[in-house]
Amino acid sequence: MKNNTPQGMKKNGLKWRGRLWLEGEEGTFLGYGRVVLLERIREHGSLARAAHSMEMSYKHAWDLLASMNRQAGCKLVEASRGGKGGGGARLTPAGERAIAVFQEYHARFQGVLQEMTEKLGPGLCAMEKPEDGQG
Amino acid sequence: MKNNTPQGMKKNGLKWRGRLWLEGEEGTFLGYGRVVLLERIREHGSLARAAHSMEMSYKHAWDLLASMNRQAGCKLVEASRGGKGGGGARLTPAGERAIAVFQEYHARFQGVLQEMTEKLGPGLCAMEKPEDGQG
DNA sequence: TTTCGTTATATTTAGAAAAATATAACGGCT
DNA sequence: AGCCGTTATATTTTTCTAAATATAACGAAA
Repeated sequence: MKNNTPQGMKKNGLKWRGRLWLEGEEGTFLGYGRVVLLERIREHGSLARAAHSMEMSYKHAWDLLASMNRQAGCKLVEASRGGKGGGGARLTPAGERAIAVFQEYHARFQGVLQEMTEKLGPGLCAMEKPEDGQG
Repeated sequence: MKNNTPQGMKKNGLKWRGRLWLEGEEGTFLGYGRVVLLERIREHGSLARAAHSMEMSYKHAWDLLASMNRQAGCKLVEASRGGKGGGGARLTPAGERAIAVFQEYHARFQGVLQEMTEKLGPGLCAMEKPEDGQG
């Protein structure tokens, strides 16, 4: 009859969740989805294939990438067109660092959420209406 | 020539931001906007006036409130219709607790984001291209 | 019984966001 | 020169979400 919680979810079924992003001049600079996109570019060597692999339209992916490159001050991805295979895209060292930095902070962030959930008290409805019988 | 940051914003113009919510059975249970809605209900004593005060449609406010009441397992707000003044809405003790709990965790959450921003290293573009002069 | 401002709910409209589509440019190959 | 798959960009279409609108129910009080 311990009172500690198994993992990540209180018995009342409530759980702290959150989203994390790195904010730049024009709003979001790095968020979870953008970092996944960078990873897929590294994996596939092509923006088109990266976008397709995560069921994202090429345009959306391109827009995200342009936003990242603008705000980073340097290119996170270098793209080339034409030539053998039609072209491609690959991460720069800055792009690799972007992934690493985000993942590091994201992990810490998730840890905090986990701790917060473990500290969550009993439901809000507890000790409601002591029923002292006035009427 | 110190290297610490003034407050909340690195010299590179980047800043960690995030959102926090308490997740229940049907998705979001308590988030920032929902808690503001609860506060406005406490302030105005009416769901209609609370919604109007934050430029939210009555329907949206009512939907949010219904979602909260369902997931809490008990009512966070008690509403009455008809009668003097047409009716009204007021927080239950559980509703008061909901506000307090969220604000407590939200404050801690913001603190973590602040710390994370202060720990943010230099921009991703640093030490790029040592320029060893090949051409 | 009518009035009043509210809660409660459904339906319609509008706007924004996402997706789909189209087209041009690129450059090593064949 | 023409082919190819890609990047780059604009335009159109669709979809989803939020807002606006409409209407019924409520119940104390006039």
